[in-house]
Amino acid sequence: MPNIRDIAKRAGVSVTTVSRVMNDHPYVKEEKRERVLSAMKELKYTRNIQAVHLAKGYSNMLGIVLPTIDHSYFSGIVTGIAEKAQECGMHFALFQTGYDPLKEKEALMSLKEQRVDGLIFCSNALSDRDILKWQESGPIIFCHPTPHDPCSSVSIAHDQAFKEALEHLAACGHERIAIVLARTEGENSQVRIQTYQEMMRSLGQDIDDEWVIEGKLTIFDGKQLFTEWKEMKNRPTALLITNDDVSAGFLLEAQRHQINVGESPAILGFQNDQLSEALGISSIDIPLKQMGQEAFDLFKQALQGEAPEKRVLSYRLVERTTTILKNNR
Amino acid sequence: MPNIRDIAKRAGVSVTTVSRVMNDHPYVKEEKRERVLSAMKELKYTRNIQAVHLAKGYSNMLGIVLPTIDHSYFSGIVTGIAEKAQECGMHFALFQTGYDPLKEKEALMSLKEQRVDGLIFCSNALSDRDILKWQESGPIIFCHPTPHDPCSSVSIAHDQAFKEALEHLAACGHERIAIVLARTEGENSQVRIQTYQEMMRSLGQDIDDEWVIEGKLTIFDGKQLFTEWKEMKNRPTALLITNDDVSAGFLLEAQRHQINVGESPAILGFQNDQLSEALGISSIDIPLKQMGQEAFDLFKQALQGEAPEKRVLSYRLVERTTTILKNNR
DNA sequence: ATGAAAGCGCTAACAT
DNA sequence: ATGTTAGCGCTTTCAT
Repeated sequence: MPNIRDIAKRAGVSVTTVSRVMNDHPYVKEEKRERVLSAMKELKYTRNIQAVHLAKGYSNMLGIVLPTIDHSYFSGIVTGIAEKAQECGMHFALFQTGYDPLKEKEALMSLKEQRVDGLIFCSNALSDRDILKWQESGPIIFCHPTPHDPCSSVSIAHDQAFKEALEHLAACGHERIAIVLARTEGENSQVRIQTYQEMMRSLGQDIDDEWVIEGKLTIFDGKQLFTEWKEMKNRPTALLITNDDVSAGFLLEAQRHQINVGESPAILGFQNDQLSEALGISSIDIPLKQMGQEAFDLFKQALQGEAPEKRVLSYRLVERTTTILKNNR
Repeated sequence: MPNIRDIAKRAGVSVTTVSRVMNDHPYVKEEKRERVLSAMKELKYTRNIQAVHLAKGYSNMLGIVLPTIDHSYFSGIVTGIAEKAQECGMHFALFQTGYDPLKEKEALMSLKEQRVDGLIFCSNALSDRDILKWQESGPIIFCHPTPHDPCSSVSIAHDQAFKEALEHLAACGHERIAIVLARTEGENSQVRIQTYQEMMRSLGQDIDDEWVIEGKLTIFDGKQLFTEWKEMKNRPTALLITNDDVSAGFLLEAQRHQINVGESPAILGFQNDQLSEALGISSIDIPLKQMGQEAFDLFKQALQGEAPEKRVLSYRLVERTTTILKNNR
């Protein structure tokens, strides 16, 4: 592989001039520029991007941290990030953690080593605060609400959405409501559980321990959830499920058992992807792609030294067939 | 950020010694090693990975080329690759092309620029041959059969699987069979169409132009496919669908129209993911994760200078409810 | 065992 | 406008 010196020699100019040509600097005489360009063509020259990065002090590479790419929630966010990144000619690497804090630490190490210029966390097992300690090495963006920390984040108003979801189920006449959480929530799940408890109190409904269900993420988990639901002694009449792959699994398994979902059990999901639409699942729509795009925006802003910013995106309740309003409003 | 020279100074040794400590070289006196290590700790030193890469001449980074990550087929492969990559401490970047040859070229450029050490193509719009011209810059692995080129690839025996799928539909008593292809196939789709034509000939069945359908990839496409199917004048009684998201969309839309899928129409999918299982779709199982793993294997092999290798993985037909055998075998 | 010094390939400040 | 040169931070050869 020829390097910049070979080109300079061949074109009869200095390396600086070659560098100038490559970086579109002004002050290069047309004639020399041409000589350089044809030398590059003749030798099939390509710059060594690593050398560029070392000299410039950045990597032009973004790290995306997520538990797994094999789930539509995360691939939805990544799609949004990727779109924007591509526009700026920025590349990105994926760090799959499987919710393992050690893997998250490795991603943070990659930031410190300058393998990446910044990180977007789509989900984290480590606490936000622990992660933010690494900010001095580069921008860090979260994809969940971060009310208590000075940092950039983008998300929907999870608590509010969660509350509205519960209210919807209540408006459908349900009092015995269960909630199903993924492991994604981390710090937020406490808030959710609290919101849930308050709502149930206001409905005058005691909560059965079985009604707070955690660790459900996939279609398979959803199928299993249905089975668990069927076997509960104190069966809830409605389930608020924070991920639609799980809702889908639940619904499909119910259908297989000839059980009609809508009146009871009712289910209300979160995410609203193609699948929920195809299955007619009532769901809180989360604009994942937009989240990704704005996360990237925030990242770029941070790179340019702007102050942290928190963006809250709007969500909306999409009523379909798995919840049925009472008293036709 | 302190650099290796700062550490050397602080520890009272040469940079070489520091480098030796970092790279676990022998021939470093225990005492000096300790001094170096504690100097690193005190200054919170981290190596600059870009400098390491420039000096060593590689990037420790793999590029994965795919149309979109937001589809279970591709995220399945990536999951397999990622698993193996993580084991070797190798990182990876995603190149999303949207089937755009120009984007593929950019990925190839990244290989030449040494941003990545190699590329795994999960799908390509450019011809295999065009892509392989870039091999001198680093290993390139394909995830589809490449019988005619000297290169590494891993895949199932697509043609054979396709043929077996058609035979299965024939064994179910179907003669009016349509095929539905994604855009993924590229060069392979010609072969498939040929296989299809032969099979239909042997069934003594003329092919309607409407029976070869291309460009279907998502659940939404599948729903649309159902609508198109319903409106055909010369309606096929079975559809061979090369992607299960499409099958799922078709099935769900059929159910919404109270149409029972199984006898007629029958559908047979490819991929067999959680969704096809949950919906009871008959499908040719493709071991995506394994494909990813082996693709990475081949990549590592190639890095080590081994000769190209083609691996063919086994598939299997999973019969569920959307195809029903005649004459109970 | 240890260190000096010459790379790796590029950028950019400075001089002209 | 163009060139000289000193970096960027690390590895590695060669000498001691």
